[in-house]
Amino acid sequence: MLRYTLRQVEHAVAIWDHGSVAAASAHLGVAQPTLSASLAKLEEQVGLQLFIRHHAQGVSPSPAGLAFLKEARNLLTHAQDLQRDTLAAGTAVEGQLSLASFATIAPSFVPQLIKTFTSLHPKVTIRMAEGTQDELLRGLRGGDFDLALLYDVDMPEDFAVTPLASFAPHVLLPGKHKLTRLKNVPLIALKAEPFVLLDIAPSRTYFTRILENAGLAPKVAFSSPSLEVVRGLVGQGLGYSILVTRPFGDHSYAGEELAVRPIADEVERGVIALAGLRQMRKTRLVSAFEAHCVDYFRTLPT
Amino acid sequence: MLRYTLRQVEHAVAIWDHGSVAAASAHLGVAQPTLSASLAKLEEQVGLQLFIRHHAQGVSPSPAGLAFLKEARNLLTHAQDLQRDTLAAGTAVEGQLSLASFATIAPSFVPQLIKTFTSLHPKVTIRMAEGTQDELLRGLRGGDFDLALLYDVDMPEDFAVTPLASFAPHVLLPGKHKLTRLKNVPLIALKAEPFVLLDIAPSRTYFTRILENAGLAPKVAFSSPSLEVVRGLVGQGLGYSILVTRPFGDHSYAGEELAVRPIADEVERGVIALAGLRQMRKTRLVSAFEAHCVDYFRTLPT
DNA sequence: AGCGCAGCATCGGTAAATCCTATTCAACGG
DNA sequence: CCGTTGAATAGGATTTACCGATGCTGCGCT
Repeated sequence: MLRYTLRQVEHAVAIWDHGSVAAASAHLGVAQPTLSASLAKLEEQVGLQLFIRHHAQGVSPSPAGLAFLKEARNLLTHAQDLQRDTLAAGTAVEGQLSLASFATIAPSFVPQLIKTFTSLHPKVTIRMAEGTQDELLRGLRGGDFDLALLYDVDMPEDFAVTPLASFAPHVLLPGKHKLTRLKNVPLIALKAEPFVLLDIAPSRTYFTRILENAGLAPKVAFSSPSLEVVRGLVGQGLGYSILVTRPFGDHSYAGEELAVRPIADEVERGVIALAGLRQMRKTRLVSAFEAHCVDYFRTLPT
Repeated sequence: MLRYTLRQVEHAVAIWDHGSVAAASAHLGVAQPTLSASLAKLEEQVGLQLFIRHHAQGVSPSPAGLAFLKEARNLLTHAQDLQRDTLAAGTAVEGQLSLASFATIAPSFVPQLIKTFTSLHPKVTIRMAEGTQDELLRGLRGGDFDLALLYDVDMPEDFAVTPLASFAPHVLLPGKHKLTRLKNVPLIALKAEPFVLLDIAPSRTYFTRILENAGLAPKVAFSSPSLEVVRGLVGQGLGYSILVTRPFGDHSYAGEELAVRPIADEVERGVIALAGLRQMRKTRLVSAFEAHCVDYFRTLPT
């Protein structure tokens, strides 16, 4: 339990600096009796007489008071530094931003976002994390992240979601598959084909919903939580897949040729969004990054 | 102007440590609504949301809040250290004591006082200063010294004076002086002799007063503010002197023989005292040193 | 020597902050 | 669906912070 206040320390140090209660009073813009009382209270609280009173000639620190005042000034500086840093954190675009991203989204956009944002705001550092939708939401709620880049699917009410862009899903086929001769693939054409499912929440339900809406009961031959593994499985001719994320180059990690075809049907698009906790008051930094993301995605082809 | 209080910081850090307002409330011994309000106020003042509220599940720091809290804990520790040190300074016998001494008294007593006191209280350091009576009083008033060891002569009302011991003045004669055959020297016997005056306030007036009270109009042949110079002058046969301070050994610095004789008359004794500013509230250290001085001088022959 | 001035302390009053108890509200777990 | 947990709100009492006005005391000036 602390027995003195920062205000008292502020007053005492000002009195020290100005050599008198009256001078400090004028400088601080508080009444002289206020300072007098504040000092008397502080002396009582710490059990030390800090100043010697000279009638009509100001005050001077006692030996013990001098020791206190030196340390008190350090404390005051410390407190002022903290205030300055904190006000800056609230109002300036600087400091650290904790950004999380859904694993399959991250490689396509996050490096560019970080690059463009930090070159606009050099005093910002961005800490990255990746995870499943679940982990992202948990992390946002737990205060581990400021923002998360994810698919706007099944978002609970307590998140503030800013849609950034929507992308049409595509069909991924082995390079030599017979359907590759089509420019657009109607989903019904895949009815008999084995399906390779990207098995991460919420993608799993999103992809199966697309197929079911088209009247298919997809035969899930294989599934994996890894985008690259799915592409590898398709590359091996083990089935087709439906994906949103489309890396550069139509080859799997192992080099098998892949074919990407638009879906002929009208289907629900994948909406990439930036999410934050609704109850969180945003710092300037967070708002600025949010605005930057909106800008950035507006420049991209959907 | 600081916009937050140490109390608020104390509360916020406790909430962080305990993971919930309720737990911190129990631990701090303050009501839960008090903490809740205190935290809300702090967040408003610094313009940052520090914690994310989880209904019925406590709170957790936000990313920005975490940065604040880490620094805030440092500040809190700093403030607690200052409080601990200051309370110790007021109540424990430790820290620094600023002691001044009248120049002619210092060599005879101060080293012993410091030695015995610091061996009793090893955590004490003593800073020494010497000066004329005038400088001592000015230093006490200005807060440069805690205490001063001096002669209790002409002490203004605003000093608290603790008499320690009184010493009879003695006559100092050249070793071969004819009066050395007397065991006690009546002052009247010095009537025609040249007088060497130790010329420091207040010693000067004290010595001349002694002679005048005995009906002598002393012929001041030489004077010096230095005790050792006075003894040297007497050693050279240039006159006699009246002194209180009696160094060990009856020789001047230069080696001339000196003779010390008690005064036969009843004369005003020199009173050594410890003085402090009356308005100063004493620390434990100062009181302890004062008591030690009283003890120490009680053991000495007067 | 007296008087004005400078500067700290005290007083009375008001606005604000602090802290309490009691209550409400929202989410989670069984 | 209900009980439990834990934060927020409401209302009220006490304490604190601050102000203006005034008192007090030593210093310097005339």
